[in-house]
Amino acid sequence: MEFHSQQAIFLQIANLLTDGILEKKWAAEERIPSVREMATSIEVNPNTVMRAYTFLQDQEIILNKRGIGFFVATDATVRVIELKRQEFITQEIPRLARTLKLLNLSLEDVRKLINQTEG
Amino acid sequence: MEFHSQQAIFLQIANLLTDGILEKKWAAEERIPSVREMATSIEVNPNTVMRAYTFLQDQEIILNKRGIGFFVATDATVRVIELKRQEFITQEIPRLARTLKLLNLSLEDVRKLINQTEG
Amino acid sequence: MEFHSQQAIFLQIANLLTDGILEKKWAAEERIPSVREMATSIEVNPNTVMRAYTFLQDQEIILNKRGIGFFVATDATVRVIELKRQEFITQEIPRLARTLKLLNLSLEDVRKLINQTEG
Amino acid sequence: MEFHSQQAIFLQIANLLTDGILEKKWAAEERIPSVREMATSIEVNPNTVMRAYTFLQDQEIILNKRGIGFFVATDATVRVIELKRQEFITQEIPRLARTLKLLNLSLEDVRKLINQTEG
DNA sequence: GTGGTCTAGACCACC
DNA sequence: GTGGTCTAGACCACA
Repeated sequence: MEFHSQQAIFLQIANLLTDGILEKKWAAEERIPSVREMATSIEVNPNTVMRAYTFLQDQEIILNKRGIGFFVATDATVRVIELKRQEFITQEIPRLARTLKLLNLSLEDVRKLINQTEG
Repeated sequence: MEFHSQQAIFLQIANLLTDGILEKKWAAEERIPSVREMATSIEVNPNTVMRAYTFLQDQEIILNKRGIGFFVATDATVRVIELKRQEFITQEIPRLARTLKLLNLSLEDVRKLINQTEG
Repeated sequence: MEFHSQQAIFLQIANLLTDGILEKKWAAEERIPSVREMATSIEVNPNTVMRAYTFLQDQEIILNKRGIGFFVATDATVRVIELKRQEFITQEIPRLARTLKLLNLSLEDVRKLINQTEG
Repeated sequence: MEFHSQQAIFLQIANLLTDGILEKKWAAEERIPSVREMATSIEVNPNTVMRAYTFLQDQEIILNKRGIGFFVATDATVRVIELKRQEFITQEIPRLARTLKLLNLSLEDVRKLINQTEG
């Protein structure tokens, strides 16, 4: 597993999980890989995985059953979407608006750039 | 002056300057505030301001005349635009594409969100 | 059955039993539910129930008749009260004293809070 | 510095700080000892201190200025009192009420026990 | 100097 | 087996 260095690894792991939840890779109330399993599978220290899990647990996206493991919260999808949406609106949108203005680009230009990137 | 903790302060200062250049707050070849002036006015360690200036100097957006001060480069505007454009294409666009997909949003939704933010 | 995660589940089960004994839910020398019965009824691993039973057996609050089951000890009530009293004096009282001092509350305030909770 | 083993050390450190704030040991907006200073003074690993600080930062009781240190939040006292008060009401009071009932003790008995402990 | 992150490895209570 | 905590030590970006 490859990580980029711009963002803390534990946050990248957290995103891995939230994205997986949105993509229904893990259903609600389903058990996710144990800290140790995840750590070996992505070749990272268990402490780092633990930090990602704790981070998500604080946001009630996953929860822990003592001695059994971590589970996707019942309303995890809703929470994740709400969280990402908030981040998008408060951080991405203002930055985007500002950049478009500064660079004098239209949303049509953005559409083209996105297509180029994906193509 | 308030800084958010998500990004290095020296980068926030650099943005302050590049935005000012695009907004013609400082014209080409004009002198910008000295490191010390800037440091006291925004209440930041002079080393941090120096780092921002050096960062912009490396990209030839500002240049230093020894013993006199820092000046906006002749073609600063062009360079800034190019810099921001590169950042936009390599970082903003991929992130935007991914978020739109995950949250199932269209560019039309983005247009509305931008208008809401500005309105 | 819901457990909070702040305390070990086996201790929560033990409290369930001691409270039941004080409330005369099970009389002295009466048989309490088997480990398996208890485990299925409260949806917990049998090992965990066993640990709670062993814990109480060590304090001679319940006792085991091989092949028959666990029984409330003859003087269980006395022992439970003594146990809880000890815990109360050594743990609850010091914590209470400290909190009252920090929050600048009187015992009269405590009386009101208790009444509110119950009312 | 002595810690008891019933509670995680990082939580005991956090309490050390919140108690210190209530006792005006550190005023609002004042800098608290750096992670390393605290670590050496109480003879604990810096990571453990870091965890306590992060824990308090999450609750906006202390805040961090990049490269400078941690500072007591402006409204830290209010937050701490509210936090402790909530804990007291939701956790201590119900437990106390239950224990008093089970042990058939009055608040007058509690008063005596507190005095004995302190005396 | 400051915090922030990560690794490696250990020990523990608990299920 | 599970998570939870702690230590030791390292490296990094930043002020």
